[in-house]
Amino acid sequence: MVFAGQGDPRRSMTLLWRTPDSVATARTAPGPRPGLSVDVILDAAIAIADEHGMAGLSMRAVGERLGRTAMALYTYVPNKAELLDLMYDRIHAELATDHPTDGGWRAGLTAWAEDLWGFYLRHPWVLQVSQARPVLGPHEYAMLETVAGIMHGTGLPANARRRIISALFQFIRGTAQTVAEARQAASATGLSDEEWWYARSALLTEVAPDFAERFPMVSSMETEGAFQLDDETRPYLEQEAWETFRSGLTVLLDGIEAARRATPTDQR
Amino acid sequence: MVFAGQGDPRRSMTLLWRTPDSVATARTAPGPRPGLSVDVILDAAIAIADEHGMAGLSMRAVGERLGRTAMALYTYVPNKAELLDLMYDRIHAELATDHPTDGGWRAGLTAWAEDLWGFYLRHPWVLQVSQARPVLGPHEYAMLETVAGIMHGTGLPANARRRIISALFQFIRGTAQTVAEARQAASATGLSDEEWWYARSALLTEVAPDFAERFPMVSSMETEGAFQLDDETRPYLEQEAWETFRSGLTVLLDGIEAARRATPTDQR
DNA sequence: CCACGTTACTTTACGCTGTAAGGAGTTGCA
DNA sequence: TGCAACTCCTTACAGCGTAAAGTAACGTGG
Repeated sequence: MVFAGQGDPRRSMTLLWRTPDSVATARTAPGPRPGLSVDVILDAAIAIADEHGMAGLSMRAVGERLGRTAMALYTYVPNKAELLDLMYDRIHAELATDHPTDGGWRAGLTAWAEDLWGFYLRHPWVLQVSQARPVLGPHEYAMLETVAGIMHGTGLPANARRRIISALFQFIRGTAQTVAEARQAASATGLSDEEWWYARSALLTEVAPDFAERFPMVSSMETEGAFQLDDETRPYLEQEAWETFRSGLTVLLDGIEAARRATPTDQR
Repeated sequence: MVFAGQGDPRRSMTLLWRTPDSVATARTAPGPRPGLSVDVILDAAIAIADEHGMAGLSMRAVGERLGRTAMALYTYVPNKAELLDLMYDRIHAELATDHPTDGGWRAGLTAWAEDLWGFYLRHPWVLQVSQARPVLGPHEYAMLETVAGIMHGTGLPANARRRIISALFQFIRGTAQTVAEARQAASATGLSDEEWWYARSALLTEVAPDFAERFPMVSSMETEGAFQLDDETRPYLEQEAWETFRSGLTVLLDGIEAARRATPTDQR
């Protein structure tokens, strides 16, 4: 887990909210012309993170991709934590901000959640940026604006809306993270979920022959077919997480419905 | 995020499921008497992780706490990933396994969720162990057994129970992680949530004076008091996450209730 | 009783990380 | 034409997990 907001607050906020104008202003300063720019560095860093994950993102790697040394980056970006903040906010520009509202809040939230889920799976490194001390960049706020707009349609009071938005986030991030880690584990170990599980479960019966008696509820779930998945062609954990996402979302939406019913209309 | 299940599967499963007997057997092997044991190493490692977090947990640190070098540990534990697996399972022994069932599934799930929430806050490093490729140790299964038993009382079909259990996990882990990270950020930066937010929001209005027009929904939530918390004596993010936990849990439980109503009684 | 094989533990070493410090070379302006 | 400002480089440091090799302690077979 990586931290945010370590550097000079003013500098980092200026970088986050900078407009293209402030970049394009003709330079009259002395010294050699800058060969790089914050944007170029961000593109390179994001490309590396997408390809090799957070673990592959090092200052040396970013520099190398741009034909520079690691230290050259420090002219443009105060440090790695700041670079991550900027990457984090910029990548959120990818999210849709115009979910159709005519289908009602339920359809809106579903579309938003699915968009976010896909986004996290395309850029799993985003899940590793800490949520404490949020980045507070324009694109992160744009995403919050989107979901706040949809939630407005529920008619729930403002603080209930805030809490539900947070709960949705936590849930979506968690399930997406499981998929991301499963993929990473598969490619890192060279073992698919199935191969891994096959080897482990064989060892489990060997090392805990009394499993069924020790854990009757878990065993009964197993015999009742709780671990048989709808789509056997997809990697096990991935499919499991997807089903968790789908039905967990349904459960949450049903819960919101219940909260709406419990709220007097004049408060909505 | 740290990975699990890298080493020799047989050795790691044997270590996980080992019984006190197999440890206490009198040794007749040649060579110097072992000065350490897996259990002693686990105690030391867990103590370090509790005190200094995952970042403070290094093989050198564990060795030093036991008056040895880092390399001495490798006689007992194959590598750091395995050590983490063992720590992960052992710490789960702390969780209660006997939640009262007479209050019904709703009371049972609430008690279980609160227990788990407190557990994660006492041992936040647990949240950094990847959920892909689970550890499959006895205490992790004991926890699963507990919640599976409570969920059994809902009468929902087995695969719905599995999915809901997963969803609960993701949600609880996510909210707990936010609190853990907020605490870590506060102690790492020396800035409380409030100080941090005060400085940032001042900069935000400075750098984005048109905030209210650009993000009307977010702003309206703000003016409606969505960010005013119930308990102002606790650190802001911590309190916010706690409220998210409480009301998110309620929403989820209401959603389970709805799923129960939607399931024909003969399928329950 | 003593050498031998096994075991516990240490020392050294390697490649990796972020970034501080200092230096070289390029540029615009007084 | 110098000078200050600026970009970028080299070098260096402490810390990480762990491979490899060496040392010392120990139980046992000859």
